Amino acid sequence: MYLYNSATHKKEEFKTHTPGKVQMYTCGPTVYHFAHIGNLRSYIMEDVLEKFLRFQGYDVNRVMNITDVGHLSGDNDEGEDKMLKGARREHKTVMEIAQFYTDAFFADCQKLNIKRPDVVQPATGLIPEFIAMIEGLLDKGYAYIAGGNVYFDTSRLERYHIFFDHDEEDLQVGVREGVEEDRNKRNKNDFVLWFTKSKFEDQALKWDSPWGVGYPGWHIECSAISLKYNGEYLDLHCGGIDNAFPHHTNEIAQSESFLGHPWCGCWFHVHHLNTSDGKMSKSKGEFLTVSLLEEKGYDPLAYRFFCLQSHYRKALVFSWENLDNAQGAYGKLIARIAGLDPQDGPVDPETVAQQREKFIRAVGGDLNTSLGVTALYDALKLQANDATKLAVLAELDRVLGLSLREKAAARRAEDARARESASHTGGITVDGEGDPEIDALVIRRAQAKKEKDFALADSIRQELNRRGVQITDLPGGVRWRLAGKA
RNA sequence: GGCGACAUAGCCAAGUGGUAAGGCAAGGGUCUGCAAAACCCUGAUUCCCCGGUUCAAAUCCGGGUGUCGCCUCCA
Repeated sequence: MYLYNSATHKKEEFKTHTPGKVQMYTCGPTVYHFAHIGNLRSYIMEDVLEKFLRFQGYDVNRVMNITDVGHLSGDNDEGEDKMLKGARREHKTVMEIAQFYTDAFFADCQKLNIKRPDVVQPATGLIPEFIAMIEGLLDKGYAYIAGGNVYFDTSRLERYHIFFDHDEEDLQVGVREGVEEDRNKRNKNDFVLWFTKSKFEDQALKWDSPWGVGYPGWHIECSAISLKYNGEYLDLHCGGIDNAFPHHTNEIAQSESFLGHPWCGCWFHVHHLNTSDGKMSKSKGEFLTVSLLEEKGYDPLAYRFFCLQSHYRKALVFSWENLDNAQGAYGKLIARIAGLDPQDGPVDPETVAQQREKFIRAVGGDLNTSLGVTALYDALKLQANDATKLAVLAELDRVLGLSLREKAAARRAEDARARESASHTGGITVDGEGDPEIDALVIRRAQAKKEKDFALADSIRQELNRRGVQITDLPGGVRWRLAGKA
């Protein structure tokens, strides 16, 4: 497949160090709060990428870190530690917070059909490895000690900036208010590998090290975790675009200096989900979580569908209206699939293979998920029997992860249930949301209709509409839903 | 101030030199007492702007403009 590689600024044919095997690393969440759906966009796109690689026959080893140690503020930031802030806010210990939000993160992932990586490693579990790597960097002269902290010396590198070609002079230090320059640094870009002199008065987690009691810098965890589980050669490193600098840039500096050879072949950066007034964040505007989506009656997979229709390298604007569109389209798609008859066989394996190849070509162009979704509609229009269409859809859904088969089966079962109960209640089934008063009104209207008293029937419907109830006449029954719900 | 990405109908978008896919929304129609649902039909003489190359450009080149992002932790 072809992928845009942020390190070379070009679309390139994706190659692995060991043929057939992909070593993949993903920057995981910082577990001090719930993930918002913008965070989750990255994980959705990375999930599709992973599944697509497996679909093509690659053996993928995917590794993810969990940032659960409080070194999240910048090297020269006086801000409060995020983990500690979270703990204070909720009157819990830092480790309780980390565990709670790690679980919450994976629960969200599950709802979005995001597969759990093969290896998930919390940063606090690998302190000895971080220390060993820092020692290696000191031995090789890539690091120095100043003011109690260990720093990486970027002046030792031939090329430091990888993703953005900055000139050293043009970088602005302390652009934002309240950020002060760290006087211990020899060069503007140097960054901390190990802190013993915490900027935070009350750092909760500390470990002993050759340089004194302290805690690791933010960037070292990803380098060390990847080295341990992916080996010396990484094929694919994923993350949000805002991590390209300085985090990924610093990872490259550390890893390649430590290893003495090129490290990662391809960098995959997902762009942001924005709101109409800019970048989505936890502190600004509505805090959009998966749970909030569910509360408002949205299927989390409708959000996945929304993301898939766009491209990972394009800023996507979130609005409720856009999500409504996606949810509508997703529901229609499911309904069409539910209308297919699984007994209408046999499956034509040649058609399935053809569609599979077509799909690989389409999505293989820089993870073109939009074309991947189009392939679903093409499958529905195929000149083939229903069993074959269903087989094609199931195949494509292995990559897209939209639970097409399960959703369609549920839809079919629901329809069958409605038909079944209709035969027991004199022809009128009410498929509603459990409000007996509204059920009664719905039945009265249906009876009025039977008796051709349309005036009464319409007046009852107007009353129901006034209460926000939408009704749909089905063969043998009536379905009602509160407006705004699927 | 520097750097990066992006710019195609109301929205999400495909397209990598040969005369603008697909989806959602909208409008029209069929069908139902009327609705809804379902099904059918309709949409950019034009791809941010201005130049250039070419028989031919949304696609290539040059120059602008706009939006978002990064330079500080953030997916």
